[in-house]
Amino acid sequence: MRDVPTKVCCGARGGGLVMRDRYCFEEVEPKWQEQWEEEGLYRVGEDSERPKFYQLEMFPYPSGRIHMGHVRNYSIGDVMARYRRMNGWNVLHPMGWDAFGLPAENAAIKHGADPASWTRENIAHMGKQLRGMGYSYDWAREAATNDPAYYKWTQWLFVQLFKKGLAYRKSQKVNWCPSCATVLANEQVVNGECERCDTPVIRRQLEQWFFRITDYAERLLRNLDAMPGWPEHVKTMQRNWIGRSEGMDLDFEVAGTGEKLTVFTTRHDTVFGVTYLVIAAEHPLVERLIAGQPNEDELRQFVSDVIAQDDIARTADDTEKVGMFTGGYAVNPASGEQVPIWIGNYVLMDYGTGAVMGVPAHDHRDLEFARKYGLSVRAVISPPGAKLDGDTMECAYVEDGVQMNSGRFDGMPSGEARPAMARYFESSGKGRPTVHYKLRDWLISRQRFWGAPIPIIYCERCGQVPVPDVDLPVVLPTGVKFMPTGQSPLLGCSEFVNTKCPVCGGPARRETDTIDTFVCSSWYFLRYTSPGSDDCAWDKSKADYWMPVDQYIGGVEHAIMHLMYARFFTMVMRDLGLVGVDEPFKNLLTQGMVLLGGHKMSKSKGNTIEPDEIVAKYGADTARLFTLFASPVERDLEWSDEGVEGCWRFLQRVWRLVHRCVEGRESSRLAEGRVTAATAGMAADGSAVQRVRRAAHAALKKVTEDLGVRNSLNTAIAAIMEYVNALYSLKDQAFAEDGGDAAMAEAIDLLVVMLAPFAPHIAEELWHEVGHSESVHREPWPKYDPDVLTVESVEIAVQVNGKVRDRITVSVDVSEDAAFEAAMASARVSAAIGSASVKKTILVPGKLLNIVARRESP
RNA sequence: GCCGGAGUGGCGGAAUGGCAGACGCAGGGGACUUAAAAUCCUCUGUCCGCAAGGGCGUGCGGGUUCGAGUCCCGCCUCCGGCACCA
Repeated sequence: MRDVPTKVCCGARGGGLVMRDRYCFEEVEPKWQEQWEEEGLYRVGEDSERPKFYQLEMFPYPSGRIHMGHVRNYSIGDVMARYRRMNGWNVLHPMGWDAFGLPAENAAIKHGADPASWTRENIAHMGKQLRGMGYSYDWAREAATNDPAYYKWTQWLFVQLFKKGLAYRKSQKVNWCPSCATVLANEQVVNGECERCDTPVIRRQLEQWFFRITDYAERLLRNLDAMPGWPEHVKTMQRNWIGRSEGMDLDFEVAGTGEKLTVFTTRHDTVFGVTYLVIAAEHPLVERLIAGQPNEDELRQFVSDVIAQDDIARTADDTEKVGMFTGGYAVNPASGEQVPIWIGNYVLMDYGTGAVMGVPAHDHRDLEFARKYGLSVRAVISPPGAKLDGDTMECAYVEDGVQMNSGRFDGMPSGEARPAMARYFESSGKGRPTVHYKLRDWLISRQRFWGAPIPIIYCERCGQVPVPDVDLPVVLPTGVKFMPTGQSPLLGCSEFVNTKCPVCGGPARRETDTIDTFVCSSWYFLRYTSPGSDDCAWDKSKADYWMPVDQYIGGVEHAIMHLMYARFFTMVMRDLGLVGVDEPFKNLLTQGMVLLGGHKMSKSKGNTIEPDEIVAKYGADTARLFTLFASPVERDLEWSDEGVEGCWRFLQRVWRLVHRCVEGRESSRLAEGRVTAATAGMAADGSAVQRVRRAAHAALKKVTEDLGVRNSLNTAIAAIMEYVNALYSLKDQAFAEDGGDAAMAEAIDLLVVMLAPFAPHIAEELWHEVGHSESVHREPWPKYDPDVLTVESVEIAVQVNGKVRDRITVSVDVSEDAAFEAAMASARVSAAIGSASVKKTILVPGKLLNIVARRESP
């Protein structure tokens, strides 16, 4: 049982206009939730008559219970969905479950249960919690990624990628988390640690499945330029992650062997300044270069040290650059000069060509390295009006300048030398312009149980064979032992592994790795458009109707991984002709975190507030209202129990206001009153009726702009609060005037309608109590009446030299001269001017008059 | 180091270059009450002043402007992301 706050709960039920002490959310909220569900208030279908709006929030992992971050995320989305709906859009607002993943498996291991039922129970519980929040989802479209009916299509999509050559297997050094006992994608490694469990990641050479996202690097990057609906910081993060770098591959010849050693550089204009090359310890030439060297053993030791050190130490801030001379030399393709080839720990094999040219005069790192090992330094670009001396320079010169020591390019500005030298290299075949990306292919295979099996069959005769469509889904077997051993648990399940080749019918083995859960979440927004469809992943015509998602909302922690994978997937789907858009999310909003005591709420820190407790004590509307009001949506929100109380008090205040206005006025209010409300604009100047109407339409204008244009929910709520305050102070006076009932009826209607997107339950209850029979959530969003807001006179500030000295009331269209005259009548203004003479005046209509006065110089 | 974002009362936060501090919280005072809670009204940036009134105030220093929290230049601090990427 919940702990119900004091006082008698509710008064009479059934629409009677009985004044109640208190808004009884315990009764009202479930009542309307059931009612809405029953009448299918939030069900949607395609409708060519109305503009569509696809409102989506990132679906949750069913970890067991919803947390405040969910409440905030989904409350923001719900306000937007409701606002759009009331404005006549056909709104798709679905919810589902990102249900594969490690926690289910780990929980199952810990409790000896099975991940499927653990997940099922969590979904059931969290679904109940979300329903209790009153979110306007079309639950008929609910999807869960662990449902065979869903992952059938995840597997099918994998097969499509495989057939296009976008899914492939290769052996590579990959990131391995020893604690999770599985490989990780590059994106899942944060500071050398597993992003999930913070265990230091180790590198293992393994054969794994990859998606060729690098093929889409350029498109993923370019499209960002045409995505004004995304926050700049997210686009920047993606650009950095993609890491496009334009430059040249230059071929050096290994002296005496005729072998090519290619380096990548963005500064080919400094090539005459190369005094050494450095290659990665893993570089294929290492073996040939060091074999037979007098210090071969020492070199081998160094190489294996670097390879071992590499990953963990490399990410440390202050790892020292170390290197060793291989004994080999390379020929500079520009000058023909021979330079030593070194091995260095700071050169990465998996970026560029795994080899770099050392130009210490013009690169900070190279200079540090050269000074450390006594390598020569040669300046080839001089700064304007200065001379560089390679032997003595202490700081690399990295700017543009004029070429020197550069053969026939001497004297050229480096900006001109670059294209000239590029042409030279290209024509001589010693170099070519290239683009390299930091982005790596996406590693999608996992050695864990709780995921969609990769639908591939290995046949000795036919090789890798995709599972035919008719055999999908490849269902996860039950009763598997899945202790994390570092190998897929499915490996031990012979009924699963052993199968027949779909091509030749011969004996074959199934792939036992499962698919990264990020794959499942890369297309769920498409599945929502065709819930439950059995013969396709989604119906193209429906997807084309709904896509793209018009407003996507989620945490910024998904700025790179999820948001880039989903973009990649959508592009691939488009190339396959399965969907008509290139980009899935038109507008993106990244909401801030929920903090308690300055730190992100988290179970491990123990600083959480349970949504259930708040809902039990104050109701869902209060919980929603607080998370929306306490902070602008994009910024972090500091939890405050007092702030929650404030929102609760506000809703009670609304409740009392509406009841007091309705009490005993059955005859004069409602329809009759509303008709005359339209003519109440005639109300006498300064009357309470006029002020009520102004307050109503001013609030409506503000809330409309804040919701429709600015996504500024906290200020919209503030405007409603202000409006309620105004009604409290005006109502008695207004009721005493002619037309007061009508004006107040209109005012209360507008209040309830404006409140509906934020606090849907109390709004619905009040809406019915003031005499409406349809749902307030079917009510069209009202339009404010500009005529009500027009005023004849206005109070403006009078400034003297920028300082406010007085306020005067003038007509709205007052001339500057007339305003000045009125201002001069003020003793305070004339005192402020004193003996100075007025140089000029500036009138900002409706705001202020500034009088510029200067004392004559003596 | 590089790239973002942010610095405003006791606190969360408002302010298309135009009256800084809306709204909420916390706090003071009052009404109602036998009393308390709840509610309603009211005050609340800071300094000087009995008051009227005035001075000072949006991280710091400059600048543009009749007018700057807002625009420009140079810093400081905090938060987030990337970080040997050649």
